Amino acid sequence: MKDKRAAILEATLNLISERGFYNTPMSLIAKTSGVSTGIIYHYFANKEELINELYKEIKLKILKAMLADYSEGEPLKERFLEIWYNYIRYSLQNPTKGLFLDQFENSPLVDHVQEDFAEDVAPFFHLFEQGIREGVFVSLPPLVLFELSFAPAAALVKRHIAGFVEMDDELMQAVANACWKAITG
Amino acid sequence: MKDKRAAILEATLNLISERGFYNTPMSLIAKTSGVSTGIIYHYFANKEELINELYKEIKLKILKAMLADYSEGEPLKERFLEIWYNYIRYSLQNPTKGLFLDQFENSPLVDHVQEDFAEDVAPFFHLFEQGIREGVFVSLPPLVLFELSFAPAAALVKRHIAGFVEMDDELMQAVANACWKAITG
Amino acid sequence: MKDKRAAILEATLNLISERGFYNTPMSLIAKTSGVSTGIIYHYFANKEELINELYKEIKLKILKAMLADYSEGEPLKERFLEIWYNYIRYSLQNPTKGLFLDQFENSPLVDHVQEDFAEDVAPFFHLFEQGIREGVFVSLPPLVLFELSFAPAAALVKRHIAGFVEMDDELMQAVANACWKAITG
Amino acid sequence: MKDKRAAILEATLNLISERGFYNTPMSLIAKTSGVSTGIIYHYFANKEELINELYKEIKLKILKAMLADYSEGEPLKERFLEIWYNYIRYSLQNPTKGLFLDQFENSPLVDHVQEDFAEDVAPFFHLFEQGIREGVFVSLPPLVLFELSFAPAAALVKRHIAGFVEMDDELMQAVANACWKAITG
DNA sequence: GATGAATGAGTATTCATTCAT
DNA sequence: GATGAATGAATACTCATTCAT
Repeated sequence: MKDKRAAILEATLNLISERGFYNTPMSLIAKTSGVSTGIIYHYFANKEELINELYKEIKLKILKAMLADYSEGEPLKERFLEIWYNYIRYSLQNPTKGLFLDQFENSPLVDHVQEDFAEDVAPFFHLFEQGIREGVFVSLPPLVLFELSFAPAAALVKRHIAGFVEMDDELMQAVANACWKAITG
Repeated sequence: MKDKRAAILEATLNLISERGFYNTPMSLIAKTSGVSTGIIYHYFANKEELINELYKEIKLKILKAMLADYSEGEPLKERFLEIWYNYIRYSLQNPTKGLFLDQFENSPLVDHVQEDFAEDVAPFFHLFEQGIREGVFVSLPPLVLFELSFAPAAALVKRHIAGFVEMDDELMQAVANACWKAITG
Repeated sequence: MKDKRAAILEATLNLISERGFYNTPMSLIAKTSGVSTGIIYHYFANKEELINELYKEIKLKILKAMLADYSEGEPLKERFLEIWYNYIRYSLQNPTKGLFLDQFENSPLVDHVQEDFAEDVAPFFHLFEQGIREGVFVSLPPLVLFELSFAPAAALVKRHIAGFVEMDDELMQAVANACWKAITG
Repeated sequence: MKDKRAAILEATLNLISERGFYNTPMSLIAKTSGVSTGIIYHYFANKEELINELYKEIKLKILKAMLADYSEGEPLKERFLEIWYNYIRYSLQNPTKGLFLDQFENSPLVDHVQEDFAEDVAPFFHLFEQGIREGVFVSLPPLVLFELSFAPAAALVKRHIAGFVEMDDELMQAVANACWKAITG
């Protein structure tokens, strides 16, 4: 059954997001997901692969969530804001996923397999490139525009989860506008 | 001698920034800093305290670097940009410190002792509050303005270190402008 | 298998009785009992629990040995002497157990869980209480009668093991009589 | 100054009696006695010698206390009881010394240097031998008479300290009589 | 005599991974 | 597929002892 695989991944996410990688032994993952230690090695070659697999899954989910209902037919600003709001909403609703990604991506031992997501990330770059071509966005590398747009969003979601700001609709809108302003000439 | 304490902290920073917390055994810290394991426990109660101490030291250094030559007499924009450039320059010149902070601040086991730096962080908040009062900045919580200003900077430094963007003077200026635009009405 | 657990306990008893607690590393227990260090922690939470468990086991065995074939139907003196001889015989035949108990019970770090053996110790107290009621024993707290009866026995077994006295049948009988005299009016 | 040596011995006694040998690091002894670690090694070759020295000192003190005012001129029973009461009183008033001795004498690593006290112990053996010669005591090895007399006393002092019996004057007298009865024909 | 920084071997415990059942 | 007992290398931390000052 894929049930077990899924249970393992879910337990791993929950445990790691609140205990960290190294504080999450395989035995605890096994107990939490209701399986034996041994069977984890049937689904994943080792702990590293389990975590990489989890990373890919979460990364894809968040990218898909950002691009839900995305259509290149709509006007640029609407598309940008839609993506932006999707990101914030998904992050706020899935705090464990964000915590996991933060840990993973800030771990020095992990090589970031950027290429794996090339296809999934393409729409973002198309969007930024189109904006530059049309003279709406400042002429900077797409990755730079990406960070100007989403780094503050990510940071503020963390601050919200930590209880330092209250991310309500009004604030979200204000921040969205600020990000839009940052990248538009 | 404070020599040994300093050597331990330095080795810890270098090792952790490239191997991570849990991949940096005390024995390796000892060997790298040229001391015995035992003496580490003379200067620090345990590994956790060693790392917390390192965190405080680095955090203070970076805050001090950002506020070097800072004077409330200068115009708002100049002060903002000075801090902003100081931050980028220091981060680019001290990549290990940034990597260490990222790891530390994204570790779920660590309670971030925000208060410890209250005094050192105050000038930032004064700056943002003044900007809001004078109608130059959008009226948002100072912490939000802070993240709008610095989150992209931090993200792009990471991208630079990872080799995905080339942070030259021109790009720095463009990003600085974008951040300034983000927070100004 | 309970085999391993038993092997661990046996090795622990032998090692501790001749080397002491702190001179008996877990690694030596593992090697002596032919298991890995790790598996010890499968059967016992930690070294302390292993030793407490061993204590309970030994204490129970010695109490059971003292009360072997004990029947409240027999005359008081016979019952007393039977217990007394059982104790001496068992102690002489199991010198390591005695050495272990002496160490354990004289360790200042251990709380003696008297209650755990309440049930197993009850027959002794019934015996002393009956003797007092019937006017055979001096009217003293049962625990005092107990020590008057068994403390010399225990001390002399130690002396025998250390080679300072030779505990033959004749001496045993003489000491048994002396103890009986001590507690009878 | 002998002050330091004495301070070290006193701290060692107090610490060991409540924490045990192995839980009493030299550094703690140093701190408690208000000296440096290094200086301990000026007065004692090493930890073992320190503890042996302490043992001898305490053992002698307790033997001297038992024989205070002892005079071979007095009648046998008076002499016996005087020693017996002296022992109990001293033990009750110096519980740390008793705890230390119990630990030391039940440690399997220690060879009991019986001979060291031969001279100090002689009066006891003279007493028992005289009693046997005069037909007052049962004809048993003096060491056996010794244990019949003092083992219950020692055990009951422990029980008193542990709070299981209340060793008041009345009980002391009763136990003294019982011990006397044990060894007299 | 006196200090306490320094050493490094030694210890309890953890945990990824394997494998007999 | 599934279990969980078993392994043993790895790790944080301790502490008797030394020695430069």
